[in-house]
Amino acid sequence: MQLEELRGRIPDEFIEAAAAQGITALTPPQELAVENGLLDGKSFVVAAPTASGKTLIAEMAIIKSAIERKRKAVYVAPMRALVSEKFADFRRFYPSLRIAMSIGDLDALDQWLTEYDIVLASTEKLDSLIRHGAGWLGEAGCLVFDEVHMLGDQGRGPTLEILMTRLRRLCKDAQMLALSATVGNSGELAGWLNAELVESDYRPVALEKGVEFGSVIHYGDREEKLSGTHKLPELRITQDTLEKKKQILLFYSTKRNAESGAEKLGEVVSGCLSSAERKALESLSKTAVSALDSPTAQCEKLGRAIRNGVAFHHSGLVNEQRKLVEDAFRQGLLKALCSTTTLGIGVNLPAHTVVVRDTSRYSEAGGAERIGVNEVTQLFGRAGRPKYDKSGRALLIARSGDEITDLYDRYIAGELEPIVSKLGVKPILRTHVLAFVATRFLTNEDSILGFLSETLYGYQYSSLSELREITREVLGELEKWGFLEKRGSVYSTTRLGGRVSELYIDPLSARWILDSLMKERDDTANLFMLANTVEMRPYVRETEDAAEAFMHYQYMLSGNSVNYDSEELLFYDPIKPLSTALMLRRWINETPERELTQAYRTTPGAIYAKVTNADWLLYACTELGKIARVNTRPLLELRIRMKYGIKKELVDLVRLRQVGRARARLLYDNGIRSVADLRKEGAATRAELLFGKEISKIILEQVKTL
DNA sequence: GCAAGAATTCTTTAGACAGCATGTC
DNA sequence: CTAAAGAATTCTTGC
Repeated sequence: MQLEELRGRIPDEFIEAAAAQGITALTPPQELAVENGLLDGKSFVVAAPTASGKTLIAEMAIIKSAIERKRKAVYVAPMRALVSEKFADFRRFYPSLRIAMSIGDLDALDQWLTEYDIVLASTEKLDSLIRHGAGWLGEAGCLVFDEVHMLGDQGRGPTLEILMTRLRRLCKDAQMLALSATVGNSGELAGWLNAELVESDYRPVALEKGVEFGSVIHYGDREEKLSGTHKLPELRITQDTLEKKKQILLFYSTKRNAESGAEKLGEVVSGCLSSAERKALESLSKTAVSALDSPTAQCEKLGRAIRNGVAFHHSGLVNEQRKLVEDAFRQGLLKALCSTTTLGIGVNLPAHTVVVRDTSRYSEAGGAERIGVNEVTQLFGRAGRPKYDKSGRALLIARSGDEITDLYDRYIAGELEPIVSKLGVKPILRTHVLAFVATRFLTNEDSILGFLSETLYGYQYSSLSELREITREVLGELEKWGFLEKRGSVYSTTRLGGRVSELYIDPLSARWILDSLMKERDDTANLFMLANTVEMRPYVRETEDAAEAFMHYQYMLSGNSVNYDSEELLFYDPIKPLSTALMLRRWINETPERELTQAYRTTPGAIYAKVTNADWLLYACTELGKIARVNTRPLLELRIRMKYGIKKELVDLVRLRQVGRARARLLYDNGIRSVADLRKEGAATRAELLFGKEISKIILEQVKTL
């Protein structure tokens, strides 16, 4: 179907925007959706590969709703990066529409979201908006849920499931689109949502899937001999790909493997670089290394790899490095990229050849586990760059002759797994049950169960008796903890319970924090209070000093409402969160990242993630502290120190704009120890010596008003 | 006596969402 | 409280 054929059935703005993106015709799944009533407001489950044009299906529905029916459209995705990407696209192609993005740290618009035509949000943020009573949601005429195969995710699936179920109730006549990767039971998902199903394997670039063994790729119907002769299979495949003048993306099961892979690949790749590329990579390498004030071993490793035209990509990189690597790969400057699953989810970064090198991964529950067919299929989907490649190549590596057919049968010829609801987990229900009551959406056991029966869980499991059991337990627990009150059979939240729900923290964490606030606390105890929450998991590696420090801080664990010996916390080991607390303590004492990564055998990315989480939790602590009427001043100060990574003595100076960790330290060490000191005679000239004229001006101007 | 390679033991294990009020070097 | 695989260390072999 040609794009022009849609004219008259959809606002012209869409046709023009699509044309501007170079689209002239619809892809098969798009056509299927249109033929089955997408433009008539029907709901859909679209199960198709990443690059099949799912987004455009959503775009049609969103634009139709926002422009033609003048009803708000909402787009929800599980990754912030995905939401930002869509936000930028919509902004660019529909300048006349009022478009808002609402995700965790980048948003100032909550109260005015009602004014917008299109709202893009992350799953948790939209859930949080509901908890804050976002009335505008009821007006939505179109709801899009991207990447709904997340429903099967142990950790974050249930939140999506509850959000979808709740919005279905709230927006009864809204059109609903659920976009998913190809999965084993898309029909069942459609059944649950009472939606039409569009299922397709369509890809704009053909994909060849095979298994490599001994320099031969087995494609099922044919074989390909690799010219590369290197001992390691991934190096042979890389050589072969480079000879074709193409890029390669390799997926590893661990960060360490990805890093050492990048190191090994460097030997092969560096020989194929032009001198211009070498030069560009050299400067990129420098930027990557200097992302932190004190380059860590990891930073240097990344720098070495980049110089060779290779990089690794995982959660241990800081954002700046991640973006740098992604951009350089997209530009074609980096020839090979060794990644963990970071690149498998979220942002699409395709390459001609994709290798899933490891097919097993450690799981806490039972040692090594084989990774799922769905996951491998999704990683495979990254093969083939539209516009650059005629076809893509996706490979597994066999370690023995027997493994060839084993891998082929399982991952290439085998069936995809079904998405199964993971809602029946107590901690998940605890937060959501509290939210139900807090928003007065559901206030008794029966109505809660009625709601739960409408979830995917209810659709997939015939009996709700297990959920009933858990719900009862959870209600009792929340009441015991002082978050809920019961009158007859009707529950209501206490002031505390309401705030906990809004703060979006786990009630278990909230209870622990409240208990801790009642105790005598020094800085370390405060940090332990933060670190000993589910939100701070996974904890950093335990250290010896933590075992020692535990003697002083174990009092924090005693006499609490939460029993830390209970079965739910079976493998609970307080030394781990205490180690995390000690790491944070060193952070707020200006310990350089390099030292922290060594001492805790962790990564810069992980440190920043912990610091950001701690900052967020500190806010929650101060809010809970206000209600519990404890002195929150030490917490407020701690928050400033956490945010900047500074000692107490610099707290006054960072009040100034343009003054952070480094400049505050510079001022302090040069005798300017407070904002007051800046007012003194001669301070201006001294500041100018430390910084440039411009910065000094900005800083000194503030001194008058502070 | 020494180095290359084999065998054995030791070590470690993916990712990323949430509040709130404005601006790091 | 599991298992796989890389890294580190020790042992064996061959000259």
